Amino acid sequence: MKFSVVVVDDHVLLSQAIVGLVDSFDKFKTLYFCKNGQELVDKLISPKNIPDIVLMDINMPILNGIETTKYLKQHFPQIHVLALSIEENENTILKMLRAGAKGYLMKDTKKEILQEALLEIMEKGYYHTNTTTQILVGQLTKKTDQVALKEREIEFIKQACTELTYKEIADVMFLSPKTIEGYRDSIYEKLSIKNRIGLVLYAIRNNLFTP
Amino acid sequence: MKFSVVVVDDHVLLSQAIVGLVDSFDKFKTLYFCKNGQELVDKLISPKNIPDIVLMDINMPILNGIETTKYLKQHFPQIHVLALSIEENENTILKMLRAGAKGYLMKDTKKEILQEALLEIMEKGYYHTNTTTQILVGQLTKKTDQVALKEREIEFIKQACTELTYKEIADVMFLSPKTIEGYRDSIYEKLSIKNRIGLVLYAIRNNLFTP
DNA sequence: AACAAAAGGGGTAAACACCCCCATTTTAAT
DNA sequence: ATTAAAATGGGGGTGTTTACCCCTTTTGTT
Repeated sequence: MKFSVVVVDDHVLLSQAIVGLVDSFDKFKTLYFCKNGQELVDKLISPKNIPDIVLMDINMPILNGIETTKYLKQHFPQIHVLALSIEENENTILKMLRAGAKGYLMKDTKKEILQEALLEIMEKGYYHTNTTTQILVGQLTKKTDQVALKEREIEFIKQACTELTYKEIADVMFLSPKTIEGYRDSIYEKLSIKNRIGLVLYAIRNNLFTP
Repeated sequence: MKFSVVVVDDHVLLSQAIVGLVDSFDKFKTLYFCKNGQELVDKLISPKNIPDIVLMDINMPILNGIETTKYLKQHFPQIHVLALSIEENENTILKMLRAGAKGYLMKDTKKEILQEALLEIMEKGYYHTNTTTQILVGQLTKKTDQVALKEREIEFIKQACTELTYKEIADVMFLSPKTIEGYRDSIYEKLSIKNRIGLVLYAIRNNLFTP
């Protein structure tokens, strides 16, 4: 009996190609593939559609990889999620692992590694490359001042990634310009940045804003 | 006799998967794959490594898809380049086509389309989806004020995508602050932007700067 | 010599960054 | 239940940086 795999990725060509790869492995076969997390969630209603492993992209429209993984962890904890993403920063990888992914494969993975990862996940329940481990360790040694941005601040940051002035941002957020400046000042402090350019770069690097 | 294909992409897993797909097509077989343009250029020194078609990613380290395509157009005009990229903006697609690519496949391509594209390129010499055509047409109707940025201005824009002040940028570029402001003013005019945030966004969207 | 870029400059008002402080509301601890 | 402590929204003032004018000198090309 082969283990069943589902591929969830909005890059159809990549999905289909991965399906081909997986099917070439001895112990694995693909059930189907989805273009986003919502499609997967819909599919899972039928018990025959429940796989052993989900190969999950992170950046997807509608329902992204992180949210989808959280959902699976809650409703289908028996499904192993292996994150498989093209190019992500460390923060995103961490979010994915925190959401419950059992492993993370980066873009420069070889197909042999993919097979190895699938096997190890079925045997041991997890798979971590040296790189992933290094990132995790690096994150631990790094200051744990997990910058906690509030909802309102995040909304402000998004607005700050435009050509609007702070006064205009205050208008669209129905707040006093002074409050906006207050947000800005405390955010600058938290993120150790000096000006709005730094803020924009932070927002982009942390997926608060996509240019 | 099958047509030969080479895959050039820094995403090894994707490359290997594409190789699998291509080999499953009747009329095509892959010769090898490369992780960047430089690798390809090196390979092509040997005549037996010259393929009929190159499936080329755009964003790659060392030698990117656009530069590589330009090189091929000059030195190996008989090789057909089919751009195959994950997610790009219209501008990049255009640059790729201008560099000499015979077609462009987007991320949501199905494998049947890939085969169709390969066939059509060998038969007609080009392949263009409706989407690509639409972009081209849209670009034509759009104002042709192709913003011509000078070398020095581009260098300045890159520096402007940091937390440096203009004075500091002037220092690192060995220019007077006033000259820098002059650059800025003329760029703002050309790009119809109002402040440095707009400049940063432009730079990112046009790959002058990668956050 | 003629002309066009490129580089540099002065001045001004708006926007921004960075201080200080205060009132109310929420949350947490006693 | 009471109180302390955050969190939230707002304000005053100041110096710096930006944005946007209009203008001069230097440099390079033909």
